[in-house]
Amino acid sequence: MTAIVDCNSFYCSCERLFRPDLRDKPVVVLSNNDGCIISRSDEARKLGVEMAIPYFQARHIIEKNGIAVFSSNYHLYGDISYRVMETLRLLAGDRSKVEVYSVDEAFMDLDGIPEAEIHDYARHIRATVEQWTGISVSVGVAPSKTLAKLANRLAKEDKNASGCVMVLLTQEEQRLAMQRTRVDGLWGVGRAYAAKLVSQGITSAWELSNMPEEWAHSHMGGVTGVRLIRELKGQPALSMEEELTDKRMITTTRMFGRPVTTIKELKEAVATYISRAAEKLRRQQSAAGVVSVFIVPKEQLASADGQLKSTADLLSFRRSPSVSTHCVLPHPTSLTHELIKAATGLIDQLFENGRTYKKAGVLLSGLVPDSSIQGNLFVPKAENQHRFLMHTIDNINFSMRDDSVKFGASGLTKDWKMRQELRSKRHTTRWEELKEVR
DNA sequence: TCTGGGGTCCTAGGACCC
DNA sequence: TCTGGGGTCCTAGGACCC
Repeated sequence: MTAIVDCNSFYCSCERLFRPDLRDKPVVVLSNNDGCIISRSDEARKLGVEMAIPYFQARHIIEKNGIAVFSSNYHLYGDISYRVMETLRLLAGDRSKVEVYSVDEAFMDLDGIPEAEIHDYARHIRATVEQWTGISVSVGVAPSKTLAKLANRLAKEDKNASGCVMVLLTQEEQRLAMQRTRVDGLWGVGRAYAAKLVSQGITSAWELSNMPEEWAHSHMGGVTGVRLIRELKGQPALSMEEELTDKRMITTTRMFGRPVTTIKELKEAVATYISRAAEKLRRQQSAAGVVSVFIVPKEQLASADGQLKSTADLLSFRRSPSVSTHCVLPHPTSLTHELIKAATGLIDQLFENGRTYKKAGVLLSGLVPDSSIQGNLFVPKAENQHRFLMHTIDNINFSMRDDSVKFGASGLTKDWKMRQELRSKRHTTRWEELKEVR
């Protein structure tokens, strides 16, 4: 059997840890740039705050009800996440039995635990995590990952009845659970597939589980669809991923805090993002062979000929057209200044004078282990000095304050930086922001 | 006025090879 | 009339996840 342990309203729960006055009060957390609502407490949900909608659209409900609002504080969430995951590893007794799936959830391999004890074990996990970290979690258990996710979802839907734990041991329990779940609530079924399924008369997870594999192969993304059907039948088709593997691409993208019109600012932004991406690159000891950048022009309500855009165009803002290009480096590198040079060169190609931009991003790909170029006899000595410099900068930025040391190309004022007006303190990772108790 | 960010996997199709 | 077959590698794009 497999369990999924998922933190309840994770970001809100983290904020509440240091604000006990907000227990049982409505809370929401905003995305970067204070753009969207990305976490909400049960109390906020009951007041009608929807998930993933723009802040300004929910603002009237938030202000009317005095809902507490926070900008996202990833230093804090990352640290609390680590504590939750370490607790799970201790409970499992074997680190390889825990697969960290995202910042707020992990799969656990329960093989070896007698079925009669699984309910108690799941409740024990929940109680221990809450006691040790202060974070409330839900636990779903089933024969496959997809069914475990489904169980977890049902446990969350009615926390009073379930006690935040649901176990689907028998086929009968699994059938009932699938009959209660609509296809759009399944793990692996997004908007596009859900619409397709419903148009063919398949509305519940149970109905989907009874479709032939060949049908899934031709209509739901090939092997992906076949695996989904098998998982619903309780045949594990997705294995536990034990080791943390290196990323295959690294991206950094941000909305600007205000529209940007000059190439100078655009280059500063891209240099800043590349610096961040290069840090991530060096952390996993990789070097990048390809640098891509993209910039997103602010869409105009009227096109150049003065004609108003159609409603469909306006609604598709999420996929606002971006302009992108890439270049292959002469040799893979993890050195920030080389990456900055490549990326700002690409901006020269993309920038159009007179246009306004709202977002930019960089992507490092063609990643190879940095060791493959380390100690290369044919690279000049200066290269090794650069490597040492990077290492030193990373150490300073890690132990001191972010961006204590940075490249001049990143700019000094950064007027374009995102807004984060409501961020809480980094209570657990910065000495100067430690919580004081008198 | 104001709509996040960072990933993954899979497939189709083109280039190229013998 | 009739224009191979099989393999690899790469990229773009679509779908999904939290």
